[in-house]
Amino acid sequence: MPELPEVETIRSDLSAQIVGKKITGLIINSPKTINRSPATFKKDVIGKKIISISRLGKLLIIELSTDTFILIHLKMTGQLIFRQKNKIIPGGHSQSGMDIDNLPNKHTRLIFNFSDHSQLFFNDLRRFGFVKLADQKSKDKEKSKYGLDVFSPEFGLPFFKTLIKNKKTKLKSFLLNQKFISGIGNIYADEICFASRVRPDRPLNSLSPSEVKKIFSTTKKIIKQAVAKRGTTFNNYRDGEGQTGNFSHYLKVYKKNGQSCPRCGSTIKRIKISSRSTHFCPSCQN
DNA sequence: CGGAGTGTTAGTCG
DNA sequence: CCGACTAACACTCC
Repeated sequence: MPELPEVETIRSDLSAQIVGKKITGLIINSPKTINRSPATFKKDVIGKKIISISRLGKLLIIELSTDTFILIHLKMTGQLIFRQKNKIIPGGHSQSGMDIDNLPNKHTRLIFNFSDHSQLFFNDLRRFGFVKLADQKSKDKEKSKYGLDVFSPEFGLPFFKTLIKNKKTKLKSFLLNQKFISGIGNIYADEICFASRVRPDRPLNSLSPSEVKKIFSTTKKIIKQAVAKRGTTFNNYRDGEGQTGNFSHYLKVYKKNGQSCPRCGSTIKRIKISSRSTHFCPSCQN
């Protein structure tokens, strides 16, 4: 699930809760989630303080004191859930089988304990996600695998045009490729194509300059809106103020196959593009 | 019960 | 460089 808007929601919520706290304990239920032996991982993390949490695309970067970083990728089903006394702040995909009121549960892979007795749970049903220990150097190396974040100041139209130039990839495959732009996943790729009125299977070299411009501006717009709504899949989200947010009410085509297009009324179609489900309107996307 | 489908990504092969 | 396909894993849904 989590794409840029969801990960950003998690990042900011989590920042408010754990920055400044000291890690006093770590429980590792799933050694294959981490990139060290459990003993080494614990030794390098316990006793350190959380300095900051940043993000590149869908990758979370937790900075600890003294040249130590924890890189977290939630992949399909990862969740980070913060718990302190009666306060539970879930970040991630809510689905059955992931009972956040009853922690730890069978999908809990890691538990961080903090000095004030609050806890951070890393849950991951399918175990695709990772929690990696890194120093500055390996952190930078990991980051270099990703293209510019959609919110990066350098991500402007000239940059976007350069990326598109000389490629004949299908538009959607391009938007999904994290090497080019980081943060866009299956849901927002479909929504961006729809908002741009361009078919997701259009080869990049067939796009007109005005279409490229439109795709660029809608990319920023859709992702920005989704962040403002706290992402798409926070159905069970709640915090101390009872705040909720859900971009799913604003989806126009994603999983809407068979339904009528909100723009022109014809029927939304589902196809596969690089083996990903893809939803679009064959009538008003050209 | 069997089979298809699922928000991510890395890797292989042609 | 490109797309097609598979695997990683564990569920839900029909």
